[in-house]
Amino acid sequence: MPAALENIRMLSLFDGISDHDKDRLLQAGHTHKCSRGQMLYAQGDAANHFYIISRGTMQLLRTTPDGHEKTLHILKSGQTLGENEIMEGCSRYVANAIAVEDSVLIEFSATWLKEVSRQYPALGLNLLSLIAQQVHLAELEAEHQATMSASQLVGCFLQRLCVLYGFNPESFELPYSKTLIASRLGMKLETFSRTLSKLKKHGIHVEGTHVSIHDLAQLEHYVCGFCSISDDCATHRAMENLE
Amino acid sequence: MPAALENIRMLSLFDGISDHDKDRLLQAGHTHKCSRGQMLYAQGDAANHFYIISRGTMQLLRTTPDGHEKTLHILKSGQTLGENEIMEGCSRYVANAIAVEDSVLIEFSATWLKEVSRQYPALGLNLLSLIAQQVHLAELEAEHQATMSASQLVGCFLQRLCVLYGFNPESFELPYSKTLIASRLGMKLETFSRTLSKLKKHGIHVEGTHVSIHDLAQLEHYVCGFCSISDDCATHRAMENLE
DNA sequence: CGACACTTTGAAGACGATCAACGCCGGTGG
DNA sequence: CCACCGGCGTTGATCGTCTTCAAAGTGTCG
Repeated sequence: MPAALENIRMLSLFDGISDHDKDRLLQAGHTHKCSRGQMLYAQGDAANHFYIISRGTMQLLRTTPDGHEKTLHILKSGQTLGENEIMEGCSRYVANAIAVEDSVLIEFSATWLKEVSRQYPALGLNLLSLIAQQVHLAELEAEHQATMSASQLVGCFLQRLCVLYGFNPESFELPYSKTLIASRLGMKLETFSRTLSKLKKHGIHVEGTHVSIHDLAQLEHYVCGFCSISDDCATHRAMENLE
Repeated sequence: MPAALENIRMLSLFDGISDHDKDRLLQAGHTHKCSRGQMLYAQGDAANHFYIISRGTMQLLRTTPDGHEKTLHILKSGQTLGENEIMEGCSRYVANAIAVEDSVLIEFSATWLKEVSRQYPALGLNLLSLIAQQVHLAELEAEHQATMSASQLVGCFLQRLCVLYGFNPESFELPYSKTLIASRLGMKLETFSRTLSKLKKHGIHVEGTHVSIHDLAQLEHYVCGFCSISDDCATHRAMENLE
């Protein structure tokens, strides 16, 4: 088995599957390299493949008919592409998938995914759980877009970044460009840039790609229900899957 | 079997299940009445039940930590509540469920839902498909909130209403209050009201609860664009003209 | 050094939120 | 029968926020 597959075996998608079965399942996957800027698939293509990111970062970019572009997700290693479209039945990718940096993916056929989720009920339920979490996050996102200010969106984003990548909030580097982040947050680059200036007054300093958040208490102003230290265990689960 | 269950058997959730098995499954359900304004469950409650709406309309209302309220969904008969939370594993409802009008629901236990989706792979996959569609819609919603103007949001909403309820766009009545619609669209009632005035210039007339959409050129796009979950949303195209 | 992508800053304008006042209607109670 | 009230919706004036357009600054890499 390719070394790239090793870390894949850890994914929660495969929880409850024996090592032997995992090996058997993963043999159906082919590694697929995607260099920076390259498009893995395009919005509207038939959704024939399911991908797990082994290394690198992928961007899901949607172009609306009226010319707007919005980055739906920025996915890191261990996250997956295509499962929604495949399971939805309508079978067309809803967004372009583009490599933000040189990346390695494991490619499976759509029929493989459908087959194994039938053959291995545990995997089917894991998939169900994964997708249900995505519903949750997507609804949260819509809520944020509708009710939060740019400052709140940025603060919330930085916080999630720390959780997802295990960064120390007091000092870390942005893992991708400001242009990409602005697109992810659905705001203009100019607005994002100005917002970062405003946040300095609130203990959040960003110089170039370096971020340091000195006053964690301040962050609470920008926190949403799922990011906060709520009683809810969903918090942590959800945060672990944030892009 | 209660008469209320009859129409439930038609749901796509039960596609591929024999009539005999359907009957067996549905016997686990209890009818539950919920009168106008009454809360079925609250945001944060343990997600112990799955509901299918037999008659009436339910509103999913989320309160954000900073005091904003947003209506996530307005659900009609045949639609379901709670499946996401149950399947997500973390098991707390993310929003309040409130009856918009006197409603009848079929209640199942959360464990029932998990059990049957394991026992009946077809049902498990139907559920997966249902939830995957919700991801799509929720992402679309977030995109709309981020990129569309109030006019576009309202136009898009009216289109969907026609598809969902089978209304003739040239003449129909709003099925619920403007206050509720505004909340669903994440805008203030005042903004919604003003937006309706603006739309008159674009062939969309709303007087009281009566709506008539005259612009046939836009109408053609509406019909095909709405019914599908398809990402290539003709809605957007039709709404380009709206500033 | 110069080309180019990325980012910052400024000034003007569009848009939606807020606050406030008013009109409309159905129900209730004197 | 009328007066009052509360829920609902409309309209106006004002304000803050985000976008747009434009220009200039920063960095990297050939």
